[in-house]
Amino acid sequence: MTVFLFKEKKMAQKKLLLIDGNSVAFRAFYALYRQLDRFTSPDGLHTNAIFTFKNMLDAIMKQTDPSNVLVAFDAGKVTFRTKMYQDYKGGRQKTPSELSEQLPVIREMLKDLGIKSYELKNYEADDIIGTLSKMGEEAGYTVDIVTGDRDLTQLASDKTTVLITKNGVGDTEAYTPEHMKEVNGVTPTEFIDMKALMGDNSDNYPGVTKVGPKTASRLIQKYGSVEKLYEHVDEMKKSKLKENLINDKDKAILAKKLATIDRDSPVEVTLADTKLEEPNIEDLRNLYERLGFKKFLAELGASGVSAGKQESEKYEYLELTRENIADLDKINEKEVTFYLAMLGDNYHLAPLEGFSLKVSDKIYVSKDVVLLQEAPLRQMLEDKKIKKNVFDIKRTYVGLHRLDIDAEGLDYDMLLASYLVNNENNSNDLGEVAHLYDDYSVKTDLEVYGKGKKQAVPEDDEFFEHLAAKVAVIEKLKQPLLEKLKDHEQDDLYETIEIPVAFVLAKMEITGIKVEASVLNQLGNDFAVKLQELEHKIYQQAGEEFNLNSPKQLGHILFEKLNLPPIKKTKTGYSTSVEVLEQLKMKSPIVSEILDYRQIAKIQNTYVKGLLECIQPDSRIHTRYLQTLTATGRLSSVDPNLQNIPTRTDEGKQIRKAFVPSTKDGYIFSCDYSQVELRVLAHVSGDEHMQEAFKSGYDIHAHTAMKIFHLDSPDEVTPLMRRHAKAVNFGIVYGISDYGLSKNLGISRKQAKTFIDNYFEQYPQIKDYMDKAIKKARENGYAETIMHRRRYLPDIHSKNFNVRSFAERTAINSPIQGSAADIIKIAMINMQKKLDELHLKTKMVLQVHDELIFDVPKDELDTIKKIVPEVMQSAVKLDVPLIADSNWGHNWYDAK
DNA sequence: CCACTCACG
DNA sequence: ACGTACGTGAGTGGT
Repeated sequence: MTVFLFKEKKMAQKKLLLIDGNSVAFRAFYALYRQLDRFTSPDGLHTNAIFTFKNMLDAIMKQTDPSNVLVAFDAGKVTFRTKMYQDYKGGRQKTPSELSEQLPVIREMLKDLGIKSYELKNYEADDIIGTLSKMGEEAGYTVDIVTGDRDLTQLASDKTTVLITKNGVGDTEAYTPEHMKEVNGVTPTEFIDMKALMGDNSDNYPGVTKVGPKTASRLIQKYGSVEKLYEHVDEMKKSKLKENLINDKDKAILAKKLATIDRDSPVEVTLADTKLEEPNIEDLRNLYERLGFKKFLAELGASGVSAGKQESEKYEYLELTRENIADLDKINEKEVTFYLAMLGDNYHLAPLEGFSLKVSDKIYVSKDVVLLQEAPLRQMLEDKKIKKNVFDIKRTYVGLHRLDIDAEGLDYDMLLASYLVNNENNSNDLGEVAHLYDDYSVKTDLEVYGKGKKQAVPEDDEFFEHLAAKVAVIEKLKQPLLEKLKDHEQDDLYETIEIPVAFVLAKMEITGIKVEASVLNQLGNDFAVKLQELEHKIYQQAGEEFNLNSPKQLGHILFEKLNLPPIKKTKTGYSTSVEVLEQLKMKSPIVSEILDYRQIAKIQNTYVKGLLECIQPDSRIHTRYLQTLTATGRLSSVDPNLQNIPTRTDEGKQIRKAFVPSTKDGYIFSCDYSQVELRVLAHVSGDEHMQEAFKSGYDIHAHTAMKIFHLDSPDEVTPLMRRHAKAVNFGIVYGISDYGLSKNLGISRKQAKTFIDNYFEQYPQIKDYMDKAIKKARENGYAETIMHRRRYLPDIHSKNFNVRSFAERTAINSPIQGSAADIIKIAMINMQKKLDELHLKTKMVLQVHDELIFDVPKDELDTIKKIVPEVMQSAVKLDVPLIADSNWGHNWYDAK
């Protein structure tokens, strides 16, 4: 669909987009390398690169909105560079045939899309791009270049931006001359000289021995160019570097030639040739059909531009109204599919707009949700013997509850199933989820309802079609999804954890937690006074008034007006984060006051004001737990987020005083797991030392301190040692690095490294676990929790060190964080069951990752004190004990 | 709509 | 040499 936006939009004046076709195709190929076998056309052609190329192209076109486009390709192996240096790009692996077979098809697709592609004998794509960008600049175009190859950044100028592709399909890093300076310390043209000194491993030509980016950048910054450097090389004082520079002069001179992009290559293309043309819809349709690209075919159909018919599947339906509802017979089927439509994400408040129902092969739709309360429908919804397939059990349950319907037999949840099968895409939209499984017969809500202010229910026909498609697709994809769950050994996770927990969460959300507005208002008044005082003092010291909430303006005051040293920079300017301000505290009293202001302003805006707006007429706040969002299996909480209520500072903690029990003299009771993640680690790693520590009930951080500092008795552990050991333990869970640890503790990297080395020496099986976790993720393509929750990690194969390292740390962390999430979910299910069994009035009201919070009537406190820790501790059986600590009080603040 | 900052586990 | 801790949501300013 994006493709057609080009012509609908008024075209930008004179914007030239140049794409390095081989480079982008290469990235596209490897982005879906894992899916190579899944992406084949009916006639056996691999299509992963073509498919991703189109997606990347759409993203780039949307981002750059060009009037002219050219995609440049390499013409072959022999170029003027190989004549100059025969090993140029030597030793490179041959392009895999699975990719090369796709290149002609990409060019065919470009042609059909109305985009010019071009190659030139003896020249590389780089040179075509260099030449065209020069032509473009001279003709007054702004130029965007897209490539994965950093060589091209030498073309950046005030008119040309070089976009380097990153991991995500549409993600790029924009190289302007300024950005170039930040990254390499040199200008784009100087970058050629830098490369002359460094050489290029991937293109297989050497530079000067022992000179890498750091040295090269320093030298070029000092001398300006290779030539100037050699003019002054004799003046350098004696060093190995000087020797190398002199010895390798020839190499440097040659490397400069190889690195320089030819901006005057004999291209036969004119700028007029690059003008974006109308796509050829029929050819595109044929191509997509040949390749089996349902997604893009659907876009052609949906665009309305199409002259062809391309019927997307339609589902027949009957409209139910108050007039014909009586004709509906009693529903006796064992299984039906149901969808409740509302306009908006927040199902506690969003207007209910309609529903659809599939009974056997008939689909019913309606805009009149009140009909659900009528006999045959209500009966069906409240009959637990009639199993309902839905998309999002929790939403459906809460929505029906608002209609005073107690839904029973909600049995299959397409959203939950799809989330467990693969949570890489965490969309909560039925249409988007269906598209993941190649079903394009249902649109997304965004397409049908629009977004923002213009969001609305469309005309009846379109709305009903949408509703009908939804139930049809829920049913259609049920078996495939259930089979996938079985294949993944996730049926247990799905049936015994996620489905039951959906109901537990629904009930918690419906209950909500009581919040005293008067407490928040009082706090708000106090904070307002403090803020005003601080504001006044800060303006006085700054000598002017400014917007304290603007990092930009604050940066100007601190680092330009008051000349404090700018410790850290961000993409857009000076960093003014806590980390930076803490270091500046000593230099000027204004800094401490800014920190105080920030802290209080945050509490005031986010918590006092934010929470007040969320209190409903029943004096309660009803958050929503997102059950299908996180990559690890944790919940998240929105509207409002009740999982990040302040606890670390005293001012912040005051907020908790507003969270109160709903009964007179009742209690807020809180019970949290002690060190779950470390206990999970002790369990999955099988490390005897750590297991022993937990079994003996030692203070784990003190124990770690003894180990890493080689102490004999706990008495020798100082508070500082314990603090350090605690940070090491956290670091282990996150997939530690010496840099991260040193930053966290404010110690040297070397010292951090010693801690880590000692740790691994003392807990060898932990080290072993980490290595194995990475290895397993590489082999399987995913990491897994104790309950078989998966997280796919395609980046684990990345050639990019950073990207790969991140995936490796994730492979270590996800099973730990995810297993802890599994455990508390089990505890929640058991807890709700226990509360029901004992007919208690106590309600479970909040979950904060390792903590459960209850609203307890006075006379149930003793029971709760006993059963909650019992249930939590026995949720699963690990090789180490699970411990949960309880606290209670007459508000959340006092439950500490 | 993104970047920054900061609240939580 | 690489440039880093893991997982979230919300308010604000500025384009």
